[in-house]
Amino acid sequence: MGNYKYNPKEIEPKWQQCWEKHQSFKAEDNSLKEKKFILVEFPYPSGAGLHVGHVRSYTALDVYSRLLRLQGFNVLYPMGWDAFGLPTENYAIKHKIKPQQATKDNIEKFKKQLKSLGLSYDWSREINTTSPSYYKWTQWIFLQLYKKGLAYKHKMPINWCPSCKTGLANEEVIDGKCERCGAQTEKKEKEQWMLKITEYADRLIEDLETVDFLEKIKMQQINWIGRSEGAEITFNIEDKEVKVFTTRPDTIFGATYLVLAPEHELVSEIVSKEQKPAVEDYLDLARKKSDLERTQLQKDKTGVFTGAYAVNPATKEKIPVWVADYVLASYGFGAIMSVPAHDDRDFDFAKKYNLAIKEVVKDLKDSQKQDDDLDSTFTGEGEVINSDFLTGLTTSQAKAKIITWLEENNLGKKTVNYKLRDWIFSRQHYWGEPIPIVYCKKCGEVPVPEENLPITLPEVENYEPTDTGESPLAKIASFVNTVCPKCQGEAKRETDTMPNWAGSSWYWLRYTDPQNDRSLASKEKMNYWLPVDLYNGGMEHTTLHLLYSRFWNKFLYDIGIVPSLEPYKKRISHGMILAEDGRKMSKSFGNVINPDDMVEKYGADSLRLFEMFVGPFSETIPWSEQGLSGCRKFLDKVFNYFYDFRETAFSESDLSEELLTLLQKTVKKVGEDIKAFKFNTAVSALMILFNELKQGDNWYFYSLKDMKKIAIILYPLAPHLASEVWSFMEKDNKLEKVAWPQYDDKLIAQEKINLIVQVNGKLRATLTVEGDIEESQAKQLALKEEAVKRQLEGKEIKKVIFVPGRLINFVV
RNA sequence: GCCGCGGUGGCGGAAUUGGUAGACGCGUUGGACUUAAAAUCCAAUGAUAGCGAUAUCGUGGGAGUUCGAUUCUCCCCCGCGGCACCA
Repeated sequence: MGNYKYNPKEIEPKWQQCWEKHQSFKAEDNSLKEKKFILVEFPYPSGAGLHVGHVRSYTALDVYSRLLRLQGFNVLYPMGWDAFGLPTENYAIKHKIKPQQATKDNIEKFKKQLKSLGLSYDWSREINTTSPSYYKWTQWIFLQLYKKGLAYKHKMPINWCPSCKTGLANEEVIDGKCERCGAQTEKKEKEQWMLKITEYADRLIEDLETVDFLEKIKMQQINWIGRSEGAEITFNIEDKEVKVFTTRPDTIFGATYLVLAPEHELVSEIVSKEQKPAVEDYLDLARKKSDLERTQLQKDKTGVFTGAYAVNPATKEKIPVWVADYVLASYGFGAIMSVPAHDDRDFDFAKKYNLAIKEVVKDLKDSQKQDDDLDSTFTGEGEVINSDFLTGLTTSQAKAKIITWLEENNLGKKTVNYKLRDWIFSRQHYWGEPIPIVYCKKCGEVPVPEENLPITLPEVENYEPTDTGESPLAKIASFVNTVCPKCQGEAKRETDTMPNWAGSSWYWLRYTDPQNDRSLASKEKMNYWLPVDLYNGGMEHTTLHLLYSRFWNKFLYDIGIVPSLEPYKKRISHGMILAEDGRKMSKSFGNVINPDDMVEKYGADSLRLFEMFVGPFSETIPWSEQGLSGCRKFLDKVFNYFYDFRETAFSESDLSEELLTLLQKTVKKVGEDIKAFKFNTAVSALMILFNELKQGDNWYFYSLKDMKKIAIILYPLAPHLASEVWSFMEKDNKLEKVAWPQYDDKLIAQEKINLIVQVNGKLRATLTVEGDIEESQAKQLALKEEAVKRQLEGKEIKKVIFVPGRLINFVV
């Protein structure tokens, strides 16, 4: 033992080449086997190379895929590159090379790293979002969206990142900061391409019921879409109408004033002469505030009276109209009816500016509360009071009745609002898919005919982003100037490009048929492979890529391209790997672990095994090099075991029943745990097996048939080592083609058990007995135990609880 | 503030139709081998008391249900993630 026979540097490349040569992991398009499409989010090939976090999720799905193949499934486990985007563009600018070249170099590096880990991808299906043969279809999908009116151009204030020099989608702004670089975003008025994701808002919520996603993923998406049911109500201000949205139309009798957002178009029209200077000052101030300032100062609400009055359609009373920036222009109608008695924000505002507060809902649970107690709000459901024909109803009854009343009197209607905004789809950068639209002086906006796709990115020297918000493509005359597809006259191309999320919004489809040049993928192949059976990716993509791609899939389903309503059947998420110091791995902390170094030092199988063993797959976990070294020690032991077995010429030794049963249990557990993504306990089951097989410096060996079983159950986790030791025992069949072993349930059931003996629920002894022992017999044996006798001395047994196969408990 | 998840040794974690808490790994301590070290192997390792058998305590805190609670119920504390002036 301990002679360093295990040399991963030698055996790992050997088996990797063998797999590549035999195309061992090629997924069959026409197979009688049941298919499984296993997908992990494809990486952005950055200059930094692979992260140990990539290794974690890729290995987990690799382990899973390898198990499924041995269990007789036709598995598609593909890999590709999501390569458009800013980091590459910035890197290329800095190093004065073309993004095309940088991407090629980075992909090469990533691919080499992935191969060194022995991941069982079907490399024949590799895709790259920046290759024209791929983005041709990204552009094609855009044209289909355009045809259906789901892609439209719109001028509006958008989030602008001054550091990245581009507009951003709402999903890309976190706490007022750019998701990528952390810079404070600004508002910029720009004409933008938009995708109507809001059209799919309801279906994106409802169809979550049909898929198996982690609950927190569903909750986050539902939250983000933010559906609320309520009513729109029209208020009259003199001869003008203003619409408000409310989720509490039942409180309309308590609406004591209206508030318009500073951007509301009616503000300038209704403002009175006296109030005009004050209102204008306020609008100026609001304009200067960033979104962040507006939301961070939420405790201190500000506003100003317009001098105008509206009529509450329910009470017919005149109520003042205010302007305040706690009302957002972008939600609902940018105007609200304010019910200070039953809304915290309205309450704060009314208190500050001494506005009327009128209670219209009684809290049935709190009878103590006086009707005239106006120190706090009640925002729950209760009984309606002070509300004419609504009085006495419950909140939900009142909602229904007032909506009917509003509709009958043409004052409003039931309606639904969403927090979700349409997807801002234009970016002012070079390294993205050109948007296939041209502008003709005569014909206006004209989509590029499908047969002219792809519109390829021109390869140029200078592609730096501008500060003006104009795309760098605008400076490239050969690209911009074109002819109108309709009238053949002079025309200019759209120069904005698509966001980096475009290519990933349909990429899984392409894996089913990656070389197709007539359609994004053939019907037949999509019908066979889709939907994706298992999809793993990061939680950070829940309201970005995951939502966008569900939207595109639904659209493609609607126009008859893809066969399934949802793209992914099941979605799981891996936890992050932190540095050993418990902080995030980052260059600035100098605590980044490079997987290449770990493969070099410990071998790929050790790294794989460790990342599976380190903790539950979905949990955040700190790195531990000592833990990795422990896994290497385990594999040394495993290798030596099989090596010694070979040396001893397949001798058989006497094996106890326990060891025979243990093997059965281990086969069962490893298979079940991998299927349940409990990789850590699968590894520990293997460790337990080997601990038991060892007696000092000697080993217990199983029969050749059982030894092979051990190699097979090691294979998903440590495929190189398993293949090597398999070759000691079997020359004809390849390990990656054998069947996963059956286990013997009967043997497991026959096993002797430890029967627990308790007195008053406290453990006093354990008995090793047959699993099917009877109560009377167990009682007899238990009462012979010294410790039990001592506890029972001088006491009366009141009750005996016997749980077959588990315990016997004496109550005294 | 709202929603979701979690809190178990020195550390990562195991165990929940309620039934041996701490599997497995790391670390630590002692021992074997060695001139020595590394590696390897053996043993111990939740806390307290005891030479020991053993006893008591112990899964964030408090209460409850139960013969028996890490697991179920109620209240509270802490941590993480998401949303957040969305009417």
